[in-house]
Amino acid sequence: MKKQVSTSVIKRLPRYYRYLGELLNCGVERISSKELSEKMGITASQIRQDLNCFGGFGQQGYGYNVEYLYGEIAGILGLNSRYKAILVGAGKMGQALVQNTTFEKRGFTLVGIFDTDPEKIGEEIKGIKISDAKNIKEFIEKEKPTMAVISTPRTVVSQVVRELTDMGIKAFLNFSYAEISPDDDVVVENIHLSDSLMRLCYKISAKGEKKSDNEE
Amino acid sequence: MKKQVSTSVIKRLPRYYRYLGELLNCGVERISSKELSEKMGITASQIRQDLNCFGGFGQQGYGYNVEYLYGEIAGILGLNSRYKAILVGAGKMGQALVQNTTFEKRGFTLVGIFDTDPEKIGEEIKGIKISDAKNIKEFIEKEKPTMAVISTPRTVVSQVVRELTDMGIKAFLNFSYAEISPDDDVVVENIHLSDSLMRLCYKISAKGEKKSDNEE
DNA sequence: TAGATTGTTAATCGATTAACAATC
DNA sequence: TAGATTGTTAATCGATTAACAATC
Repeated sequence: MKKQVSTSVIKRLPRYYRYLGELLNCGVERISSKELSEKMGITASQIRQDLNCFGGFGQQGYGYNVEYLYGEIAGILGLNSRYKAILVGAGKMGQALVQNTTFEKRGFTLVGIFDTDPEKIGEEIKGIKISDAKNIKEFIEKEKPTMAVISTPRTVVSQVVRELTDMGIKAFLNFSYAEISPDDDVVVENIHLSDSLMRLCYKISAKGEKKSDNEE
Repeated sequence: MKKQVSTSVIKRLPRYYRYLGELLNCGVERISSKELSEKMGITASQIRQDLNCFGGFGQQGYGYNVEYLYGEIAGILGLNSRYKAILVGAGKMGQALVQNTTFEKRGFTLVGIFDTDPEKIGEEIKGIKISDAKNIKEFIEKEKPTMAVISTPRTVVSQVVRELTDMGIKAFLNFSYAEISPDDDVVVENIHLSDSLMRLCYKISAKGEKKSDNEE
């Protein structure tokens, strides 16, 4: 069994993927870890270490073939998968998310949207009708989606997640303010908009302080 | 001058803030680092170390007063500030963002929204009219906003950021797929939805592999 | 006072960086 | 072949955890 890849490495993978996609778009054929490191603002050592967690994709004296490496990283990330996903909570945020994000390019297919609001039920988003949340169990049993995007009010998040876990959902993209405490065999990615705003606020405030420190 | 607080610590601050807010809501008056660590799934040591970057907020034998600590962290994060913010790019995502996120609670006030689409200009979001992006310079000179939420198509991001930086914007919340390479005195927080989806995809895929490894 | 729990120093662990032999 | 650059091992750095004296 391969040794576990650290989360630090995994966090960087999508970034590599984005940079390589950009290079590919620009028609760049090959790139050395040194060149890429300068573009990305990290060390060449780190790039080589990171990639070598998954295999040797480069060639001594040449560097890395951009198209090949791009494809390999897509494979590592599993982007060629078609994991079925549902959206739970069709508020403005949830709707915008499924409309804007290219689920298909990131390994997922949106197969269902659920809400409890009678006003919303029946509306169509991206060619998918918003269904009554009452029917979610039946739907999951039939379609067997892997992932659920959680975009409900925070007060119901923990209950919703518990129920969906019981119904067999294995992965959550958490868009709510609330924290998810997942079961052991369930994976979670959090997008806490509030946290990002707070961190940005901190950075601005801290910068201001530093400035006045210097002035003294 | 205080020593620089590490980014690892800063990343955790909003999470502490959320947990303390929750405790406050539940009427909990005091909490020890041990109790909190069990709730959050981290070590008590880490909590004490983190907090002591900013000062001693606890009391031996007692623990931490929830309300007091909550307030102190708000202060550290700068959440009582009223940094002026503008939204650049009023697509579905941008609109949802400013509608759902409580800017006010996170240290910001939304003062302007800009887009280039004539269809959108004049529409009102959260009581703020969408303005023509042509007028953005004039607006910034007058209102002097600190932060800009970037929610434009990725192709124009780098140019938009460069221009806004020249006009005096000091902080960016980047909601686009593109990477921002900020000037030295500019701060950035990225929310890359695609990256989150890719990481989730990786986690699902990797979990599957591990399972089959075990079965062999 | 005795018990509890902090603040803080020291020890450990893991991640990043540097160095270099292997090799294209 | 000579030059370039990888893959990989070793050294460094920083972050996390453990331990404990201080003290409420």
